Amino acid sequence: METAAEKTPARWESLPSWLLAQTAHHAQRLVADGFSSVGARGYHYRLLATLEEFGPASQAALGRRSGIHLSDMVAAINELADRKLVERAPDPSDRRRNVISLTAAGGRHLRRLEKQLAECQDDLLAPLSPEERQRLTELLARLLDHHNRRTGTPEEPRR
Amino acid sequence: METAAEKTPARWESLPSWLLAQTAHHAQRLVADGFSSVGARGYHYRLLATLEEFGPASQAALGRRSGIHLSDMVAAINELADRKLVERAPDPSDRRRNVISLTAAGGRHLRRLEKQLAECQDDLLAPLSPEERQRLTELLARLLDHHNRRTGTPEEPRR
DNA sequence: CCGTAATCGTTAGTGCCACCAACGATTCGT
DNA sequence: ACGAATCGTTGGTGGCACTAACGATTACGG
Repeated sequence: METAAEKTPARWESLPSWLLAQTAHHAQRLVADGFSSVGARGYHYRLLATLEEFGPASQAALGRRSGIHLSDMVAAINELADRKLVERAPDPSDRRRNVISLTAAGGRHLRRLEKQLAECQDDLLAPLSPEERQRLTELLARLLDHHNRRTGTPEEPRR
Repeated sequence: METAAEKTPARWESLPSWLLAQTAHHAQRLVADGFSSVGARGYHYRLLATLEEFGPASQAALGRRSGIHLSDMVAAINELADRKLVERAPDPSDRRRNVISLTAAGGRHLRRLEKQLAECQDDLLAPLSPEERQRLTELLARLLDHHNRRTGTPEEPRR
């Protein structure tokens, strides 16, 4: 009897921080599922997109631009390099560096990921009208901008 | 020279899923910091609040109501019980169960946490006007509701 | 030109969060 | 009475973001 009565009875359910956490969780699940259906991870997309936008770069620069910790770059690049989506070559002008560059296959893969990603955004925002989607995005962007300023943006750690 | 030029130049920054993830991350940091300043964790609040709202319950029921996995309840209850915020007693009518109940100190602690939490929400939403806060909350609630229905709400796993 | 400092790639380990698997003990349903 | 289900508990997994440390290499100031 009490099995069915244990609904969702609590008062923190309408707290903005809770709503953000839960919706973000759903969003991340949607995106991760979408990516994994083509055998990729979220950070794969970020890396490939950054490479396409900025061209070849060292692992460190690439990591900074795409918001991935240096310590996690090795494995990430390995995964992409194993699938020939990316090329790792020593930099002749600085032997500390590896230069990572996008392959043709990597570019094609990126386009597939972008398509997937767009579908996920649509699933995510399904219950909202176009105007509402716009409004939500704008509000979130303002929040994010505010807090990024307050706590030193992740892309520019400390100068 | 390029050190300063590595701004935040990427195109996924305005994706709803990304904005959600980032803002949720900030929110979680704010809340966790706020709680830890009074020596608590987020799930402590959820447990204490659920206890106050529903009264004493078994660990399993408590976990379901507050959205905490059964496997994680032992440690969580231990932490609260060690600080006398909660009492663990065997249920005489069902010897499988422990009955968890809120102590007076637990109630006082809960009030402190609620105050903290309210401040955090305010910090989180600082850049938004009251109407905008309302709007954001409502949009997020609709999103969450939609996806909770789609994927079986976390509170009612499978009947 | 040389030593100190900084950067790069890499490995290993931490902390948090949510989850699954398994188990002994107990109780429920029939 | 017996099999199925529930409860508390332990231990382990996986994703994510981060710190610490280290060898190799390069840059810089005196």
